[in-house]
Amino acid sequence: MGLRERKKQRTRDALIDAALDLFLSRGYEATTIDQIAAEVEVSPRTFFRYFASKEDVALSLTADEQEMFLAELVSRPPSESPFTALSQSMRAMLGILRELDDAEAGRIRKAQRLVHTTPPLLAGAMRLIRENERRLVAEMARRMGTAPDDLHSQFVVSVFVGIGLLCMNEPTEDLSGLARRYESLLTLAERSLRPGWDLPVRSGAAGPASAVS
Amino acid sequence: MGLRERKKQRTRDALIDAALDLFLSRGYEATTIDQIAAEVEVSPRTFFRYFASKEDVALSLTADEQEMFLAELVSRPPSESPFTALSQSMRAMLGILRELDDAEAGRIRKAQRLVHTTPPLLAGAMRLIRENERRLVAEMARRMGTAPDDLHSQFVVSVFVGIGLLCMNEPTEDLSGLARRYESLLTLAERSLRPGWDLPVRSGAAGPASAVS
DNA sequence: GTAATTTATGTCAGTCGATGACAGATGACA
DNA sequence: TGTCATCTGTCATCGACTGACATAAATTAC
Repeated sequence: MGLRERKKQRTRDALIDAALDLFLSRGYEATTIDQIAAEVEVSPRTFFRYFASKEDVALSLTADEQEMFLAELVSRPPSESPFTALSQSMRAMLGILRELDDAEAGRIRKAQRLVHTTPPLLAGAMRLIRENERRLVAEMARRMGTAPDDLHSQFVVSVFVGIGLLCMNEPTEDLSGLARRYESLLTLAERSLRPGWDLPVRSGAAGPASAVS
Repeated sequence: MGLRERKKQRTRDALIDAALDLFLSRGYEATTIDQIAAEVEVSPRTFFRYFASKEDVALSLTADEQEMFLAELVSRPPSESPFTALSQSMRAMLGILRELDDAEAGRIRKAQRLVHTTPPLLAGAMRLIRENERRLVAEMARRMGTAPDDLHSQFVVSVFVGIGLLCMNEPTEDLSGLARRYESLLTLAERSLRPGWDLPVRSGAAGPASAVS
């Protein structure tokens, strides 16, 4: 890796760290791009060459987590049912987060605390999740052997994403609390859904009775 | 109703109409507040006395629809199960939308076309829905006789909201297409969920087998 | 090692969304 | 009619964000 690339990485990390610290101490809205840039000793213009917006820098770590989740998902064995693959990917990602070095773990925790306590960032995080939903559906459709616009795969992802969003409702600072909340919701989902609900439909096997009326 | 109040209502409507037309013809980002204000012959400052932001005016009709949905929900008979009350409220709201006078219906359709074709507005609409989710949960918890932070009521709302968001995935311009998509998803949900899944839990009645692993 | 090329950064100017403060206009009401 | 509350326009300002251009630094070619 060349010098140029290393330098860029250092600047990027410094910008994220400075932004997180300033956001947490002075507040997200009260912090200006100029202050962040000054802290890292770059011009404000340079900030926007690394991040598309003020929100972007705050959510960069959240976006990283989502990429990790996606990576886990595509590597799940095909033997797992669609919903199981999703929930196992989440467990795997939480496991990875637990085993980070202290520096990185600290940054992740800072970012999580910031996002959870800042309404516009919470909304932004949910927007990120929604944007990734399209990719999740594509992967699920591939697994289930259906078209990406098939309602079934979309529904499976929707239920899972709904659970993920519910995890973010209560501001749970620490990772284990988050994992516990997640498991509670999975248990609830198990009790609510029919066995095999997420398996590709075998034609002619309609449910016995209406569940919602 | 006094003259003053009527004038305000007219200005507000004019701002919405001008904004929708400009957004649709020139594009959302390309349209400035100044252009909207000039069209209605008010000062740009006055625009912000009626709407908190540029996004706000574009989503005002969407917000109105959500209020209608909420109003329907609180008036559903307690005999309906939680999820049934939610889906019937949606049907009722779609019914109301179908019976509007042409002027109002045209505006609604304009707003829907605009939101569906403008990514940041689509994100904003989903943010609105998420913000209202809190109120939905409160109402569901009231129905189910549980605390508002009970996971069960949150899960029921989450499944329903997930379906609502899926309805917005494909840009369905006309109302009947939207209704059809909605019914398809409801049918899918019926097939996927256990009968009585949304009823308040009667203790000691755990599900027979795991549904997701 | 130097020259040529690519790429990152700083500076400058500018647009646009959004807000506070103040003054004037206009409807409400006694 | 006159007082009062409220709505509106004007002005000034901030901060996020962008395009254009020049400079400096790293990479590559010779």
